[in-house]
Amino acid sequence: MRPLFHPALEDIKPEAILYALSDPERVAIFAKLAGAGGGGTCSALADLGNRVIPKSSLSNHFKVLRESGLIMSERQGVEMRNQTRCTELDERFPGLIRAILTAYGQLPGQPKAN
Amino acid sequence: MRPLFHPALEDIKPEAILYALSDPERVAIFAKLAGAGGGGTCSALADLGNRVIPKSSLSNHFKVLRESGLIMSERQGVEMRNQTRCTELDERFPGLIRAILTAYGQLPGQPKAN
DNA sequence: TCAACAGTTCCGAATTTCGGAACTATGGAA
DNA sequence: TTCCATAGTTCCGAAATTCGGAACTGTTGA
Repeated sequence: MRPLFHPALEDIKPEAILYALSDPERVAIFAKLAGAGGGGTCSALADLGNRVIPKSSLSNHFKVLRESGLIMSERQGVEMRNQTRCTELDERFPGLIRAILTAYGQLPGQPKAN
Repeated sequence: MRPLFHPALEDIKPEAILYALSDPERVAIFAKLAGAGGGGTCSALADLGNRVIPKSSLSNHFKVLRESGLIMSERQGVEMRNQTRCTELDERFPGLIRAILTAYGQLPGQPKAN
């Protein structure tokens, strides 16, 4: 297993962010992670209610989120702890993440807009 | 040529917006249109400096922008007049478009962030 | 040493994107 | 009218991407 790649803050590309968050499943995962404060594991974040996401797809979702710069993942024992990079991101792209989550109606503790 | 489809405001999906704007070429076109006030034609918006975009790709870009709800297109004589739906969009997804254009450093009259 | 678990990688099938060539619609000129 | 030029769309095959099952890797606990 090669080490996980995380882009440096200044290397994060807006197109990668938008692409990553143009998939509702990934948004749901990311929003859940943003809401859940601490680091959720992959499988804990996987339950989106409506569908069983195959492990490999899930792994790929996390990879896309990670490599776009949206999350940080770190192995801790047998599982993976994930956390958002929201604070950093907001410095680089002010208001972006919040506006996106709001658009999806996924901002923690907010009524669904969609 | 079938008539052009434009989604109603309430049918616009955030995922479609993000997907459409996850392509730098489309962003460049959209930003140019947003900057250029009035309705630019397809070919007028096509010149992004760095690359000759094939007509068919260009047509497809406009289709993606149109069907995601980002722009309105209307035939006027031999050409196509396009305009952004920024005002409507900002009502439905407050701050979203601006945050995205800012992230790309494409907000009219702003230094490049990327 | 082994089994179980969390997640990754591999790889073939299905889907999507890209772009050249042919086509369509409109307006102006002869 | 007919013909031509212009602006854009559609078609369709090739290339690239995505999806997901199966096999694999790394870690912990028995």
